Formats: sequence, structure tokens, C-alpha cells
Amino acid sequence: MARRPPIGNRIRALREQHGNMSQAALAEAIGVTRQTVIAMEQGRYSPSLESAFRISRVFGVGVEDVFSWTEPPDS
Amino acid sequence: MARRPPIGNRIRALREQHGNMSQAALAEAIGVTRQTVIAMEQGRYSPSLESAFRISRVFGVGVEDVFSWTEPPDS
DNA sequence: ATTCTTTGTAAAAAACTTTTGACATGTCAA
DNA sequence: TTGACATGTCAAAAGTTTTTTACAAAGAAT
Repeated sequence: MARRPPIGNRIRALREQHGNMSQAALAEAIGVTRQTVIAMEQGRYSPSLESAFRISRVFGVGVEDVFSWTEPPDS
Repeated sequence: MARRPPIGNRIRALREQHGNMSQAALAEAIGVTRQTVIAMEQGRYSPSLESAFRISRVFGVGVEDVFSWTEPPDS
């Protein structure tokens, strides 16, 4: 059922801050497809740790400057 | 074929620094199985970003204090 | 008005991560 | 030497992410 993960991201804002980098350009830069960037940006699922590292390095920041995690209430 | 990902981790060392926490105890603390901890620790695959966050918080450090990424030569 | 770019949707298949369960080994201590 | 505990292997199934392909809408483009 693939619920929305409790991880937020600032990908869109970072793209804008980097010369209005397009989703397609970011996808190519990190070696994934555009669909993957769209899904991550929309929070439909959380990326692999490897993709997270690649994205953060493209923007020259740390992983936790791109992605944030809030502990879900322990069900 | 699930090649070994270019991500290293210091999970074992951090477990030891935290009172010789067992793999089973870590697994329970982050809500995964022991098999998953073993596989991550051995670098057989890289965890989800969510698991990475949970692990780092158990040890009270940042994601990049647990996991490291070295850019692979662009094949 | 058509061309180009960007963003978006959708669905199936492929790839990868995680779980489940069973079993093996070594150590430690009692 | 039994019992508990820690780590490890293996394999199949289940769950999640990523790819692939195709199409749609909006804006700039001028």
C-alpha cells in the first residue's frame, strides 16, 4: 500500500536555487530517471540512501540539508 | 545482480561504542529485522533513507556520521 | 498556431530491500 | 555439558523503489 514516508525534502527549492535546474537535468546529474525525481520531490517515496547522497552532492550540501525526518508517533 | 553499493558504514563500531549493543537490539530499536542489520552492516545493500535516519538517531549522530559515500568512477 | 520545454499522470515490469523461517557456529558462564 | 546469546548463512516470499513507455496540460516563444 506504499504509504507516504515520514521524510520531507527541499529538492524543489534547491533546484530553483541552482539556476532553475530542471527535474530532467537533476535526474541526469544523479543518474536516475525523471520519474524518480518527480516521485521523490512529491514525497511519494523516499529515495535510496545512494540517491540521497548524490542529490546532496549535486547541490553541495549534506544529506540532512536536503532531507528531513520526523519520528513518527510509535504506533 | 545486486552489486555491492558504494556506501560504507560504521554501524558495528557505533554498536560497540553503545554498550556493546547487539545486532538484535539495534534491529528492534529501529524497527527492522536482525537480517536487515546484518546485511547493512556487511554492506550487502544500502538501507532505505528512513532506516539510515533511524539508525543515526539511535546513536545520537547525523546520517553522515554513520554512512559514507564515495563517488564511483563514472563508468 | 506550432514548436519547445517543463511538469505531471499512469501502469506494467524490473530491480532492489526487507521479512520470514530454519539452521550452524562460537563463546560465555554457570 | 547444557543453556543462553551473538553472529552468521541460506533461500523464498513480500514489499518498496526505480525504470520504461506513453501520453497530457501549461507556458514561453517568440
